[in-house]
Amino acid sequence: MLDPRITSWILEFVLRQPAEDWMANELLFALPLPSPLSPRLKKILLLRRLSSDLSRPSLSARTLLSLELIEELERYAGAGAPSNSLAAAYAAVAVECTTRFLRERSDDDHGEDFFDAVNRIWNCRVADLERSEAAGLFSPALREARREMEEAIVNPVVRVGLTGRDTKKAALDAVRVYLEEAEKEMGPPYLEHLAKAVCEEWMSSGTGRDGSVVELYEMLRNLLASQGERGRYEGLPDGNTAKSSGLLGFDNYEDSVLGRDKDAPEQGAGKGPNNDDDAIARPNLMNQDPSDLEHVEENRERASLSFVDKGTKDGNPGTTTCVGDKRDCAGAPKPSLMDWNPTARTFEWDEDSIESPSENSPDPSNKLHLPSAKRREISLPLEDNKTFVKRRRKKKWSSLEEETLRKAVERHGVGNWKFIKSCHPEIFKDRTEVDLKDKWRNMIRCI
DNA sequence: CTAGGGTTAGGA
DNA sequence: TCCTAACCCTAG
Repeated sequence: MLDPRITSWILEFVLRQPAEDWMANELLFALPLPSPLSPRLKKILLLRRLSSDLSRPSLSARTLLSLELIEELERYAGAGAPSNSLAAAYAAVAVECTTRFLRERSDDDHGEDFFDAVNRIWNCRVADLERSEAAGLFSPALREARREMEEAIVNPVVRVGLTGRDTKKAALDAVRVYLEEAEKEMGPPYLEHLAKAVCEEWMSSGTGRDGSVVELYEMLRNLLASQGERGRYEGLPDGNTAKSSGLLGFDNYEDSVLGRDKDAPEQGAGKGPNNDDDAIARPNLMNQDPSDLEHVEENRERASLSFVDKGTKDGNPGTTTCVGDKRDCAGAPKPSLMDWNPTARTFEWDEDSIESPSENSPDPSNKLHLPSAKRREISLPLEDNKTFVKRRRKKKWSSLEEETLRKAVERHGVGNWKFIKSCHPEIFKDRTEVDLKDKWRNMIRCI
């Protein structure tokens, strides 16, 4: 078996060539993957995936995931806040992954896919991001984009504006800028430096060489033995530079392989998805399940960092976040004043604010701001110390609410009313989970 | 928090 | 007056 260091160098070299994906895959197929993958190799793989997304060009949840994982890799390597270009690329891709549903909508799609994408990406994914250790990616641009998406939910004028914007080009450009920056920061492949050193050694050693592979290999070994630290090669970033780039170098990788890693976060017993005892052979690295690259470390508690969306591994919409794991999309604190207390039975809605703008405002400009769910207390103490309870005014369910509920039940199942409401806080802002349950009961009665 | 029975508003 | 959707209550 090849020395894992050499395997890593070859992998890095292959992955960073401009060859097409299938060609890189063919080459990779012949090489056993070292285990565990070094952070540097992981990043190179992720950069390659980004590059692949750019060349197709196809930006999807997979692209978002790659960017998130890069941030995570760099963070665990102690690189500090993510670069501006990384954060900018993330924001631009998130916008594109949402607005493309506006461009691509079919005749029978009344925007449900877009609403679903807003929920999936902004209410779930970005909300998770903001609360997690990866909050460095939550840039002002991302915050502004989220505000715009939330407004687009209730304001068709904003949706039209988004549809007319070339968010795809903006996202592709942003990813391209980040890739160029990352490539530059990473420096040339290690193998190139090694080859250069061998050539120099060859040129300087004079006569007496037979040019055989054995001789070359011997020279390589001597070279490694005498100058093993890659920082000594001209042009290679030294250890500090490598650190600042957010990645451990191959030296660190070697330490890791040998169990000498002091800097890396605790890796438990070295077991994890990528930590099989034997090297892993994967037929298609470029399409490898991102979750295989997910864990920079396995044993550290990452309470709020739930990046990897098992449902998005194929990048397909509609099968993502909030599925299965039942995490609360709206998440922890929900200070939104738009949410009303379902148990507040001693309040009544202000007559002026009860109407849905989407149904009753013919002028779209009037829909710019949702009326606040104002309410006033009307509890009237009665003689027997009970409270006078005013019923809420009846409000007919809109087709959007019905359709959202129908799809949500399809996806999350009957009975998860609280969860469904939290996944669509805007659409169901005037409904309680009990309302959702009652509505579903009515809907299935009609069938 | 949910399920299921009860109540009520509003339209036919 | 009846019917139904929306809303309320409460046991588990």
